[in-house]
Amino acid sequence: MAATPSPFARRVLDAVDAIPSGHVLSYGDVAEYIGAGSARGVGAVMARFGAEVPWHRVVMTDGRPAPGHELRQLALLRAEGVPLRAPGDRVQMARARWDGGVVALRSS
DNA sequence: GCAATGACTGGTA
DNA sequence: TTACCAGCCATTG
Repeated sequence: MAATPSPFARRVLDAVDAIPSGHVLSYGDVAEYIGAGSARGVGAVMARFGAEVPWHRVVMTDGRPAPGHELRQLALLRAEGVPLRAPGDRVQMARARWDGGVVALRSS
């Protein structure tokens, strides 16, 4: 079993686990969703305890997957039905971004 | 308790 | 579009 995640880590894991299939969230959005820490902090937690949650639903603010897991993450996102851009190296944040915590501005 | 590391972000070239 | 730099934060040794 993995080491006991800190209160902050637990919060991050809970937020990532709350992301519905077919949607993604950026590291900075997760930090904002939990109202604590920052993208760096979320990334640090994901790197240690990300295996306990659907980490593949967390991408860069640019819609780019995490370094070292690009293929793995893209494959999982594609399987979830996430709108991808190009043959499959980037995610359409404008369409895949989850609006469950941050009421994004729906320009429509 | 301090220093180093890293799955981050925004700005500039 | 890609590449590089400085700032920010949590975890580990």
